[in-house]
Amino acid sequence: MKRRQVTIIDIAKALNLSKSTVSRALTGHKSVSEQTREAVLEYAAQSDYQRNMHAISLITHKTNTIGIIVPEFMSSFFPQIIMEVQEVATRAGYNTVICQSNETYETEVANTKVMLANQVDGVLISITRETKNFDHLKVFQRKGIPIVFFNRVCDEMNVPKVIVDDYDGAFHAVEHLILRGHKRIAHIAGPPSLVISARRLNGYKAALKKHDIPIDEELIIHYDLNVEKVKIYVNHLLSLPNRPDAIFAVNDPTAIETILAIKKAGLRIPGDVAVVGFSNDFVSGLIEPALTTVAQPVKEIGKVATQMLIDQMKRDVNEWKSMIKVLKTQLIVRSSS
Amino acid sequence: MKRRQVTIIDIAKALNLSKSTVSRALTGHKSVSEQTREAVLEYAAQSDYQRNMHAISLITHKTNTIGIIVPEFMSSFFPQIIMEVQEVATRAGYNTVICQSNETYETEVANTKVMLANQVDGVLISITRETKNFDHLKVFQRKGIPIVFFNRVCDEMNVPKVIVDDYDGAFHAVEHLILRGHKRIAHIAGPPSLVISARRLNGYKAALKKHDIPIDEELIIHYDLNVEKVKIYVNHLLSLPNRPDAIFAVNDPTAIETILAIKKAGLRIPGDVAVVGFSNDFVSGLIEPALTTVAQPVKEIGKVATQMLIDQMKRDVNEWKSMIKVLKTQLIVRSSS
DNA sequence: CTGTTAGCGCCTTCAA
DNA sequence: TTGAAGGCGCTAACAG
Repeated sequence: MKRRQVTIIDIAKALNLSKSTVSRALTGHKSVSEQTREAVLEYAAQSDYQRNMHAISLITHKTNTIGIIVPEFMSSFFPQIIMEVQEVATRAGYNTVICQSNETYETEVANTKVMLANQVDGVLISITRETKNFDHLKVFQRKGIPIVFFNRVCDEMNVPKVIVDDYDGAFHAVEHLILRGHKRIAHIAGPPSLVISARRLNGYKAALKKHDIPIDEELIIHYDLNVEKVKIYVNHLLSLPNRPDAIFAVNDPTAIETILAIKKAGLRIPGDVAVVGFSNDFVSGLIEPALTTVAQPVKEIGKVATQMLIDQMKRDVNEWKSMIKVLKTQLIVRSSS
Repeated sequence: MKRRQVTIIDIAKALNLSKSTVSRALTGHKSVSEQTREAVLEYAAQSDYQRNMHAISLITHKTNTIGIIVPEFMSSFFPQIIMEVQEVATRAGYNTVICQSNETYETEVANTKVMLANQVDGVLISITRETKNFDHLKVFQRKGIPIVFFNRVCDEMNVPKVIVDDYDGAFHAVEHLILRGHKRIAHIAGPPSLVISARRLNGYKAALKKHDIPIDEELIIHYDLNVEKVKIYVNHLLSLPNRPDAIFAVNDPTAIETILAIKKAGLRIPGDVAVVGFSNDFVSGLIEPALTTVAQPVKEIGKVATQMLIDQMKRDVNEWKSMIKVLKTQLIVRSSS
């Protein structure tokens, strides 16, 4: 257990220098002779010396670390964003710490504790579908740690946010179905409390309205995004006396389950029922029929959010901005519609 | 920038106690009066007090944190393992820090630096397909930080490892094809340097041998696991004068690309060519035709690896064990074969 | 260019 | 049961 690490003192002793000189050499200060610097660097390298970030953080009150909290890893959506975040963060000299909340409020709270304990300099978060109380996130603000939301945002907090135009994306998706001749378009929506879900629903309604198609509440189903239940709703929709000829799903996992259920019911896609999703998950292009969906600019989301966070971290607390960046989506038409 | 946090001293002042008493109350020491403890705890809670892990780590030389390094997030394989690791680690009182190496040796090295700088107490890793030099990982051993490999392991390091029986999995997959009547079975393999790839190849060969089917080197293709190239190999195989009637792919992403290429070539699966993959990715059940594949016990892998690491962390350096745990795979027969 | 000094926030002896 | 003092590894003023 006596895991003793090599310290600056060790190097100082070995090279017969003072600790401060060694420290300066290590941190790339100019005021060190070329010779000394090289000696120090070489000794450090060959002795596995590693600066102790804890000691440094203790002094500087900074960790050069960005915390990322996402609800899940299973769809390709968040992983792709994370990769972009890491890309940008690394280039800016920040490390990243990833936590996943598993779509659970409780875990999300625990995640924030980890971030707090690790003293991250900033947080990037997309909340769970359960999160309705935001006290655990407001702590960051109080402590002067900037937080930036992306996709699943918190409306009551006045901080930077990156979202896509869900309304617009849904609108175009549904209009696409209408232009394809579909008249009875159902919508499997997420929980009303989730902002993105509400916005997609509005886009859906707006498209119908624009084309003078009456909104039939019977065709709108809210659910908690637990995909296992999707087949029940689809079967219900298909058994309706006047069954829908198209289904717009709130996201791709839902759309995929929808497709499976329709196929199992022996109906053709898009012949009998067309399907459109939202997000352009990795899987969507692989299933049969390939899913028409609204693509989100994942890279852009990751990049913009990270940049916003970095900007915020550089600012003084009382100069924090709180702008909302809305990115455009893109309809990808494949064979399911 | 004056992000000043609440410290023990603040609490001590507010409650008119000594720092050591507050510290003891916070750490749950017994030698504190019930009254004092409660007062401290309450004040701490309502003042957003958060123990500074950096200060503690500086003293204890421990962080209660497990580092996880995985090559990628895009398939569902590693995310699933990570979720299980977090589950087990959390229950044992450890935090987790996740890094993804992006299948790049360079990034993997950078990741280890992050882990070292954060002084994780232990590391769980699955190496990239590029990693051939292991110096960056041996550092952990030298520093007394236990490391446990899973799936993509390093043969030259004498540490705990969790793998699945790739040989056996491949053997059964190929035998399954043989029993289905296939005679010319091709294998799209990974790089020979990757151990799992080599073992799957051996399993493939063994199955053929057992059933007296000659091994045709022409039907074995090694590649670097960059899936974009798969279609080229598949087209090549299909254009062979005596084309294969089945293809065993080294992993699911490869198998999926294989299916796409075969379908594009206008051939039927499994009628003209059967396909079998390895890993049972989330996508595999959704594509058309659903992929027959060798399932890995993801949860088990995560659980066992984490448990091994925790055991190791509790042991003294000179009592470290180095056993290899081999888990069984399971063939999942679907419609692609 | 180099050395000295004083902490960062906390835990841990030791003494009371 | 409580308090005081020392130090974890490092950086940031100060001095030379």
